[in-house]
Amino acid sequence: MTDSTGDDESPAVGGTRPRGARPTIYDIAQLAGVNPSTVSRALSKPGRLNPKTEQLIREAAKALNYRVNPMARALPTGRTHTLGLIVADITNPMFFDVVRGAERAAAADGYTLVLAESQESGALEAETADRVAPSVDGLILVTTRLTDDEIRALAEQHPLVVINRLVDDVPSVIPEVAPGIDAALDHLAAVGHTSVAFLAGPERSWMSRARWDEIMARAVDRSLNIVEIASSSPTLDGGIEAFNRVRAAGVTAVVAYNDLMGIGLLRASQQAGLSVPGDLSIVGFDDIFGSDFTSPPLSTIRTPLNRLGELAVQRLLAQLGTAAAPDDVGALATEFIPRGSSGAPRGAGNAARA
Amino acid sequence: MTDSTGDDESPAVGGTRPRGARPTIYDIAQLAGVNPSTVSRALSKPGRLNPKTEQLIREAAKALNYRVNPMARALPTGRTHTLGLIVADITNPMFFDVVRGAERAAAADGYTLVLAESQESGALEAETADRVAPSVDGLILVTTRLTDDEIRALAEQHPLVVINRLVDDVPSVIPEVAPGIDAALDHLAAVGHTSVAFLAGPERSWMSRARWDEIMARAVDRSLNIVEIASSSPTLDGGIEAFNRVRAAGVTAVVAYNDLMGIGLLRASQQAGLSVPGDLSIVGFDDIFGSDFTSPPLSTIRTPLNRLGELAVQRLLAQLGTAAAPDDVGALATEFIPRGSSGAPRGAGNAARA
DNA sequence: CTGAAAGCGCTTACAG
DNA sequence: CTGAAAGCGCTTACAG
Repeated sequence: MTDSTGDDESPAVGGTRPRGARPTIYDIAQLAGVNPSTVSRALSKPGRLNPKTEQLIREAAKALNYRVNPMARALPTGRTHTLGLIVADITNPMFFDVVRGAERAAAADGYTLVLAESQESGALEAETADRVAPSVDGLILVTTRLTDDEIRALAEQHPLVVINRLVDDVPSVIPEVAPGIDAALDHLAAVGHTSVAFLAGPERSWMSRARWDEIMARAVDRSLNIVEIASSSPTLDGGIEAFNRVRAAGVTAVVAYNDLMGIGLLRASQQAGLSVPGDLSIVGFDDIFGSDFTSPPLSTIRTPLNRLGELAVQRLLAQLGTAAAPDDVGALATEFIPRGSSGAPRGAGNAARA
Repeated sequence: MTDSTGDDESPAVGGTRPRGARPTIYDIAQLAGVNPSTVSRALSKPGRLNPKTEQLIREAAKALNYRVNPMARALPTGRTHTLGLIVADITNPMFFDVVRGAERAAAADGYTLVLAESQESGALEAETADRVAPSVDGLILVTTRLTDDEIRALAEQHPLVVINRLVDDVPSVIPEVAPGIDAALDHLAAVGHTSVAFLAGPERSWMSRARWDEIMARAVDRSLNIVEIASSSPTLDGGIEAFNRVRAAGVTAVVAYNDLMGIGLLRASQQAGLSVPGDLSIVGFDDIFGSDFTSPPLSTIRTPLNRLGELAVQRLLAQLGTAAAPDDVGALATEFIPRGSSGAPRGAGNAARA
């Protein structure tokens, strides 16, 4: 709230430097009366110098308001302290929570995130990765459209971690789907459902398959009838369009591949005059932002998306030798979040609610 | 889908280079039989050389699978082809749409986005900006907590654009609030409301003030009673907590500072047994992801968040002399999106719906 | 513990 | 149009 014409407050501390030029280690060296290489040592590896010299240099650096030039540092070291996050479709809400976790984990170790979108094309994604790779220390693939082989090829060239997909010989971070699915099926069985559908994601999606495999196995354990229903796309519209097939299947409960599809199905069901959960129970997957905005709010199997991003960064940093390997025992478990969209089917003997 | 042990497919094209080392312009120079400086010219400013030489060099570069080293290029030029996006709170859903627009606009000009969060603290934000600035060509402040003076000081040091806030002498990108507000008030007046509240955002928020000023002026034009109601925070909870104050005001319609607050208010209203829009019409602001997930879906005044991000990047690029100044006539108009949460008040003579 | 020198991979005046 | 040289701001063996 001071006067807005405070131009005379500009940092003229250095004195010797031409206006506008940022101070370098040479300026510090001159001011501190040491060799530039000594300045470099003091600043880049503290504790290796005579404490007095180091102190002197720190003070000179502070007086000049010095900041290291990251590009200049990167050139001889090859390290940019930057991580590339590559996402197929920046529109995917799942991606937002991953970014949050990743950004914070990166910042915690002095790293910064570079964001790139590949616009849903595998070819473009490879190109994007090639473009970004030279300026970052490592890559994280969030919702990749690449084939396993392409991913492996990329991983041979650069430090890399994949999120939400398992690829042989490539470090990856995936959630444990079992706990959340277990709890969700327990809940559905407990309130009286006997016949459940899985509304699948894209045919070639690794994660959709992983979820289906687990759901099928666990449903069988509980003597629930289970059926997989194909969808047109893993979006709101995909959920809406699947409504007829879901009805035709005659199930009383659906687990959707993701929340967006769950919400679409919820909307279509209500539009058709069905009561949710009375006529149809709906459970989503992931617990994305907004999944509890619906009425009734969407029950969902939460994926620890933040943690996924966080862990991916930590694994990458460990690969780079920058940080210790993270220790993540059981930290990636999914969790069932019961909300209003799932409950007892109409006319079930047991009207209990989880 | 080939054999996963395809190790002999590794790019051994160069031949002379040590394994793992990336080719440089010196390798190209040698292969093409020219001086490295000529290679540099051919690659960095096409069209300035003898077409034959240039062609020769391009082929050599391609044969070696050469990619320029961005850090090495940045050192002499001072240009990183990178833009820093600084956001106070990465959790703010408004930010996501802005990022989308920004990322695409940046990519269109060969720029890449660096993401940094300042964790909602003004002090940390200044520090974050200082940390990021040296490695980017310019800065975009998305949801800044800095004071006008701090922003001006930053803008003197670095190319910078602020989004959603007007600061003297600093380039900024803000939406036109009038069109959307006009249409929303037209709608409310048309269906029979006579008394409306604005549920305000943070006291010191520039944008909340801008919206309120406009709403007040336009309400008066229409002889609508208008009142501003303070809130605790611009979030879902802030909307929920404001419910009692809204009821006490005796209004039949509310325009919320943002969608999150609108959704919170909607939830609290329904919880209290009110019918929306019968007992209370609610209009949000921004049209964030998920604002149409509610039942009824939230009417809202859409802010062109994508365009905001896109334009901010274009303005910044223009400032850097990289791109022509964008031409954005009327492109940032807000727009009223009527959905289910607003309509005729119970017992109003006119039950029309916009 | 610290200095002097070479080098990271580019770009860009300066000559010719 | 192209070569030869210097320089961008650091880091890091190599000596001492």
